[in-house]
Amino acid sequence: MSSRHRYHHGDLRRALTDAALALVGERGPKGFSLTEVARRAGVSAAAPYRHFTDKADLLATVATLGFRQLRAALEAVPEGGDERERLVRMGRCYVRWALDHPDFYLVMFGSDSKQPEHTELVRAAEDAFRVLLDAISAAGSSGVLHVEDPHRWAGSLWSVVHGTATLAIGRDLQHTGITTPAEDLAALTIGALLR
Amino acid sequence: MSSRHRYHHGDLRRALTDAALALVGERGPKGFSLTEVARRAGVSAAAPYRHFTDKADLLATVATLGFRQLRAALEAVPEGGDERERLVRMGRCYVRWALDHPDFYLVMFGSDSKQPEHTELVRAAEDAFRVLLDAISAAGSSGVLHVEDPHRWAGSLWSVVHGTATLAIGRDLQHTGITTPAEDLAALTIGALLR
DNA sequence: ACCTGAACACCGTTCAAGT
DNA sequence: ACCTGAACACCGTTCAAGT
Repeated sequence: MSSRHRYHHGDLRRALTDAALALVGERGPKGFSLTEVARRAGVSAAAPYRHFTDKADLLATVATLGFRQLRAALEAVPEGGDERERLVRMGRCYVRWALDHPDFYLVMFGSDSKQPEHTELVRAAEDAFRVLLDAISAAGSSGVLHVEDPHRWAGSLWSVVHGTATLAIGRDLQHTGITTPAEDLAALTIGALLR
Repeated sequence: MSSRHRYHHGDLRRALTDAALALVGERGPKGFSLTEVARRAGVSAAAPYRHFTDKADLLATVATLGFRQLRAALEAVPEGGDERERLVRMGRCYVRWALDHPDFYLVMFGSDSKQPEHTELVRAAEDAFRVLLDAISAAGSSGVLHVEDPHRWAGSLWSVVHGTATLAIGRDLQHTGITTPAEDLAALTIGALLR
């Protein structure tokens, strides 16, 4: 309570990322301030610079955690049934995750994050992407889908779910009179795409 | 050159939006500062508040102009041939426009703009959306495409082009090894979708 | 090695005061 | 009616100085 306790954090880096995660959830990528993160961790505004090169670096770390969470969610999509149906379920899962963590999602794809080609971030994003890629390859080799270029298919599906998610988060779908829930819209689009 | 000329703008509002347009093009939605816009227009930092309620209000004005430009580009897509082919061409046009004006595009869909439910912005966005909607309806009534809910189809196509465009702008496609140019990817996706 | 305190340059926004 | 100047609260970042 009093400031006579000098903060001797065992792991300030961890405390800062935790605070950053919470702050992003509360105020979004907008209104996110490094100073506020430091304040919440109980340290001076200069302290974070001992652990992160930059505000962008801290945001990139947050984004990395986001991609890992998203990957875990996608991996948890049950197998079984038609491989095409699984792709539809994965699309639903992707959009649902994005809408459940809108600010998180915006940080992950915000231009703030990937300035310094943050290695871990790129890897985490690739890992999440690979889940989608594998599901497509599975559909291809099971013969239920004609796949010559998995990457191209993955690009198509990713565009669909990312586009649907971001338009939904920005309320653009509603503004233009699209009443279909985002998750259903993505599922319908993917279904048509794989037909 | 000297500051003894007191600026007696006939249309400061216009000068500010012009400066804002240029600044967005130079520095992107990031690094965009109201103070800098005022500086470029040759007025004090407080002057813009006589013409815009907010920084967000000025950005919303910029976004509005963007949607009008995009709409014009989409309307210029030639008719003729299969109506499905026209939808593919419109998709190409959309993605090309976005990649030609990436910062502009990010402002249009950035969360900064649509805080105050800016009326003109919403209308401009709707107008652009309607071009897509009309093209879909045309394909429906010509019988080349089975359309029961044009809005749902429009939502699908919009998700595809918006998703492709934003992933391309953020370099996410390249980072994940998708070598197909964004414009081609969108065209292929839409083609598969309408088949 | 890690953190503080003070400093710097920069914002967005408000408001009295000028013309 | 429109703009300036000064002010306020807030940033991100740097750096000498403390422990």
